[in-house]
Amino acid sequence: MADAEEVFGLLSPPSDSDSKELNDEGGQENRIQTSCKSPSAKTSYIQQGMEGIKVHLHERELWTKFHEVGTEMIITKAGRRMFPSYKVKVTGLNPKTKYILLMDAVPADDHRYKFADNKWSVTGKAEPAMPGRLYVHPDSPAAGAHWMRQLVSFQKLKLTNNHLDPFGHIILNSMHKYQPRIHIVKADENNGFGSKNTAFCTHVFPETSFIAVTSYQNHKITQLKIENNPFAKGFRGSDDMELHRISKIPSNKEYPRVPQTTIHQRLAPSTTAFSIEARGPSSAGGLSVSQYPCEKIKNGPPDLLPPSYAVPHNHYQDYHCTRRKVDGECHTGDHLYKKSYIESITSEDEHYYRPASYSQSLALASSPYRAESTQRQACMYASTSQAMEPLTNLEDMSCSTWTSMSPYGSCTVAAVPSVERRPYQHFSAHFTSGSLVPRLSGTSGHTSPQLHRDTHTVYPNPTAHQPPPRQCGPNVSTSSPEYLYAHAMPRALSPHHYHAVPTVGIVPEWSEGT
DNA sequence: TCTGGCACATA
DNA sequence: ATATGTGCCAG
Repeated sequence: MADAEEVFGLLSPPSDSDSKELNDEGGQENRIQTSCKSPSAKTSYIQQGMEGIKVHLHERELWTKFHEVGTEMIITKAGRRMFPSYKVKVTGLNPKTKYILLMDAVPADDHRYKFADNKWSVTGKAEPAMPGRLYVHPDSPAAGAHWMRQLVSFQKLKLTNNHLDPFGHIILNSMHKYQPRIHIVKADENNGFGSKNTAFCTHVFPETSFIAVTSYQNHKITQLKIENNPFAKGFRGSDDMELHRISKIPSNKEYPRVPQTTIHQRLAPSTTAFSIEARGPSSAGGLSVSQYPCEKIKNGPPDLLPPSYAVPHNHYQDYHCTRRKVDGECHTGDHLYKKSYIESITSEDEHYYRPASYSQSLALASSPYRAESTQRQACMYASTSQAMEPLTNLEDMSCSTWTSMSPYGSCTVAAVPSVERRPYQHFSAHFTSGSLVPRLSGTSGHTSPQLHRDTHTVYPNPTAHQPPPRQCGPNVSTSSPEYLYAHAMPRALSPHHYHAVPTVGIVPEWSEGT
């Protein structure tokens, strides 16, 4: 356990000021460096060649337009894509080294929002974070040359509000704010998924933060979506010209759609949606535009991650990458799967979930990244434990292992076997801090002052890292609440078969908390 | 709030 | 042509 601390060099929690530098206490191996790349982004690197990596957000201007109004992303049971699409240009990779690119979305704070009077405001505490999932870019693993050749698009990533989602989509809570992040994990021989020293870096573009909604709240957002998303072209025509036309139209019935958007366009002057009233320093952090929620990071959802997370704050641009050092042994697996979280929710699908055999999980873990063709489509999900700290500590980030990357203490990894190819079939393994991964948990807890919250406190081990599925960190104690469980889903034919269920072990606290 | 079906759009 | 991504709207 200790590792966590050691490992991480945690960064100091971001304060408003931004932390640009985190400290590395961990020192040794991990040092995190942050650099700024794009104006808004932050990146954290670990070492080993990861420091020269730069990531540029594609269509940043468009993201900014949405951000200024307060970006909203629809979440549906079946899964909805994000718009604007998350696409990045990556440079600085070693052309021959293989990397896995992943994305996740961590809670930007631990608040629940409401949209009233044409603006967003905090209305309460966030729901307990669910285990977060990681979306592995389908080309992963691939050589640096491949990733740098063209834009890397995460447009197929989908967001869902179905906590039991069997497709591997990123699960979010409606009316909660999230910060997407991209992680670049070195996947060469020396950094297999299960490796202890996996190097990775995380990049966060504050302008991509958004509030998950079941239906658009701010008409300005609706309008921006319609105006810019080709698939919504059928709803265009809301400009003034259109209004005129419409007004001339005899019966509205025939042209039902025009209305809303049109009408509302001008409503809110809104300041950014995100400029919410910040609440406590710690808590909400400024949502104001200028600052990012980052500050808050502290509380983030438990899950999140790792240190890296800490995102947003103001504008940091870089993140750190860390490498983990896990050492030990891994223990692995357990099959346990539990559904704690899920269970509570519903249990129908229980049958679908089966404990994954350990081996499987491991396999996934390890293999996927290995480049085998088969696993290329692997998707990893990370579940967070719930800690609440959303982005909070960078410190924690220290995850060296890739798992640790996941923000959450626990991670779930799902890989789609190439064979099956079905996009949705995959194996999954989840790690909670407990067993498999040492979670960054440590992260949460100890380090950051802010964290406060409950969540992290819980974890006994602060250590943060988690070993990859296979390895288990010694640190991880099983006892901690955060264990992960691996689940495998049986059902063969249906797409669902393989679901990964994220489970979070931890729930207890939160439950209360929120 | 959230859901499912719709008409329209892209690929 | 099929498959799928969109916002709208009634329920």
